[in-house]
Amino acid sequence: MITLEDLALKAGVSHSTVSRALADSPLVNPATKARIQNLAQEAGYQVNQVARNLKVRTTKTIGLVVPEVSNPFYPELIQQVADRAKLAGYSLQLHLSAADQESESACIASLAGNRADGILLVTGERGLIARSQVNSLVASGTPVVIMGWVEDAEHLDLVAGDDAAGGRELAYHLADLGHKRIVVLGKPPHRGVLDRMVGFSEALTERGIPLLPEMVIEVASEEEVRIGVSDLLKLPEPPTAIFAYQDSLAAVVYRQLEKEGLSIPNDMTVVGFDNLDLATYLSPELTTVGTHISPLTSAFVSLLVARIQGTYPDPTPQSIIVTPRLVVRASSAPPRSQLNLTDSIS
Amino acid sequence: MITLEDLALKAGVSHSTVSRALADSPLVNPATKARIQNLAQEAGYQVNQVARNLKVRTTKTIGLVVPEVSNPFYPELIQQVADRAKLAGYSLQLHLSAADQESESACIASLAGNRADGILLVTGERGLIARSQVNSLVASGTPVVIMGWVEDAEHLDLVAGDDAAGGRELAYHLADLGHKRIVVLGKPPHRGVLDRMVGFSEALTERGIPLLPEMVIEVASEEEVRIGVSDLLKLPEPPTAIFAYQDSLAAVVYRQLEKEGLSIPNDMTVVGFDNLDLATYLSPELTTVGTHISPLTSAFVSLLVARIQGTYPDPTPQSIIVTPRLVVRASSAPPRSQLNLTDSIS
DNA sequence: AAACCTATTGCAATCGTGTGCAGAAGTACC
DNA sequence: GGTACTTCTGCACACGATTGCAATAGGTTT
Repeated sequence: MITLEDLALKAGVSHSTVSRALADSPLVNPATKARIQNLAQEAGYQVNQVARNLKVRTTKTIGLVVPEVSNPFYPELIQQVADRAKLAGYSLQLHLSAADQESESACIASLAGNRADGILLVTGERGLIARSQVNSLVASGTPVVIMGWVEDAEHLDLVAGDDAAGGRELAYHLADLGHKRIVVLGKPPHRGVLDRMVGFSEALTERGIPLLPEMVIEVASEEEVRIGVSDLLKLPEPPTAIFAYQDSLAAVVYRQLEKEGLSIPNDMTVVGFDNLDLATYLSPELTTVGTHISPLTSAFVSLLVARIQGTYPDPTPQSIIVTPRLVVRASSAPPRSQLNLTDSIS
Repeated sequence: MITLEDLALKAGVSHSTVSRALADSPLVNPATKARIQNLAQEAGYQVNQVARNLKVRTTKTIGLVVPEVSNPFYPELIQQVADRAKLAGYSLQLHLSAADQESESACIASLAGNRADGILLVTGERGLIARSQVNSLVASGTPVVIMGWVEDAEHLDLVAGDDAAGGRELAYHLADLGHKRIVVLGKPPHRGVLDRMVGFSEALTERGIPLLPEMVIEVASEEEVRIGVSDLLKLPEPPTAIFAYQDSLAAVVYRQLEKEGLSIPNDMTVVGFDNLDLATYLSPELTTVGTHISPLTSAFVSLLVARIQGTYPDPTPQSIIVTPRLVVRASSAPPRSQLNLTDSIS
C-alpha cells in the first residue's frame, strides 16, 4: 500500500505538503496542489484511515449492535440505519449480540476497543444486559443510544415505540369488532414486549372484557406455538381472536390455523404487532400495529450523530417515544356466532 | 480513555512492560504481570485497537458488502457471515452497496481505506461493478472473495450457486407434472439470475416444451408483477404454471393470484428460486429450488479467512460452485384442464 | 573473584497521518 | 537597501500501541 511518504518522494516535496494538498488546504500552492492530487489519483493512493484515525482521534464509524437478524424487523432497521449513517458520513460496524454467549458485552467491548465514535444498541428479549459497560462508556465520552425496552431508562439516551399504546389500540380494535374471548400469545421472558401485553390487557378490562389466565399463552418455540394454537381450538369455548406479540409469531399462527382447517378472519381473527413488510406478504394481509421503522431509525441515528458532534441542544439523557399506529387489514373481522364456529371445527 | 502510559505510571513501570504484561508475555515477571493485569482490570483499560492496528498492520476486520437487505436472502446471509466471522476472530464492517450511487466502488474504497483484512463482496443485479478496484485491491494484497454472478470470473475467488442447474431442476419438475404452458417472470437487467432462466429454458426445450416469447415476462416493480400476472390470465390460453426468478417475486405473484380469485396450486402452479425462509411462510408453502445458504456462507468466509492467513493450499483463484436442491412443497401440482381453468376465471 | 548466564525491564524506533511552528523565499513599501 | 509582510514549505512531534535491542541485577560457574 502506497503512503504519503511515497507520494512525497515522487512529487519531490515533503509528506506534510502532500498531506495538506490532499486535504485541499489553502496553505499549499495551487499549482503543486494540483500536481500532487493528480499524482495521488494515478497512483491509486488510498489514505490509511487507521493511521489517520489514530492521529485525529476519531473514526467516523458508528457501531450497531442488534440481537439477531432472523426476525424481519431487524433487517429493515439495519438497512435504514446504514443509509442514514452513510448520509451523515459514518461507516457501520455491525455486531449481532445474540450470536455468542457474552452477548452484548463482547460487542460493546469490541466497539469500544475499535474506538467507534458512537454506538447504537438495540436491546434483545431480556432488555439491556451490558448496563454497566454502557454507563462507563458514556461516562468516558462515547455516546450510546439505546433502542427498545430497558429497565430504569432515565439515565440513557433512548428511542422506543410506545408499546403500551399500541397494545391498547389493538385491544380497542378487537373490542369494537365484538370479540369477547381473546387470546394473547407471546414469548415468556421477552421483557421488550411486556408493555404490549400490559396496554392490551388494561384496555380490555377498561372495556369490561376479561382476560382469562387460560387465554394467555406463553410460547418459546414455533413448535409450542402450534401446540398452543391447537390446544386452544379444543377448548369448550374456543377464542374468536388471537393477538400475537409479534408479526413473525402471527405468521406461525397462520400456518397452524390453516392446518387445522380454519379460515382467517371468518373462523378466527388474528392480529400481530410490529407492522413489518411480512404483514403484507401473509394471506390474508395481517392487521397489526406498529410504528413505521422510519421515524424510529431517524430519531435513533440523528440523536446519536448529534451527540457525537455535540450539537444536540439538551445535554441530559433523552427518551424519544414514537407512537405506533393501528393498521387494519384483512385478518380481523367480527366474530362468528359460537354455534357456527364449533360446527366448522368438528 | 486510559492508555498504556497511564497504567505504566500507576504501576511504576514502563509502558513496554505493561504492553507485554497484558499480552501475557513470558518476558515479564509473573508477580508484576499479575499486578499489572489487576490494575488494568480495575481501571477498565481497553486497548486502543486503532493504535494497535497501525502498529501490527492488521485490523482483524472483514468487510461485507451486500446490495441491500430488503430481499430476505441477504439477512440470512449476513447473520451467518457474522457468526462465522466472529468465530474466526473477525469483526464485520457492513456496507450496503445499493444505498448510494457510487455503489460498490464507494464501499470498497472505504474498506480499503480502513484497511480491512479481507473483503466479502456479494454482487447485485448488475454483477460486479467495481471490477478494476477489486483487481487492484487483490493485486496489492487484500484478499477479496465474491459471491454471486460475475462476468468473466476466472481471475477471482468466487462462491456461487449453480443457478443453471437449479433452473433445470425446476423445469424438469414442471414438465414431469405435465405443464405445457409455462411463464417465466423476472427482473430484466438482473444478470445474476440470467443463468436460472437459461437452465430453465434449455431443460424445457429438451423436453419438447416451447417457451413462447409472450410467456417471458420482464417486470421491474411489484406493480408490474401484478399487471403482468393479471394480463396473463386474460390470454386466450392462459398458462398453467409460473416460474418466478426469486422467492420474493413469487410472494407478489401469490398476492395477485389471490386477488384474481385463483387458488394455488389448483388453478395455477407457482414455483420460485432461492429457498428462503419466506418460502415456508407463504401459504401454500412454495415449491422452490436453492442452495442452503449455509454451505454458501461457509465456503465464503472460510475461503476468505484462509486467504487472509495464507493457509489456503492453492494460490490460484478458486471457483466454488454449490449445487442447489429442488424442494417440492404445496404450490406445485399437475395442471387442470383448460376448460376448468377458463371457467374459474370468468 | 572474574566471567558468564538468565531473568526482567526500559529505551527507542516504528506504523502513517496531521499540524504547530519556524524558516525560506518572494514581494511591496518607505 | 532595509524592513515588514505574505506565501509557501519542511521539520519535528504527537497519536498509542508493539517489539528489537541494550541494560541491569542477581545468581552460577570456574
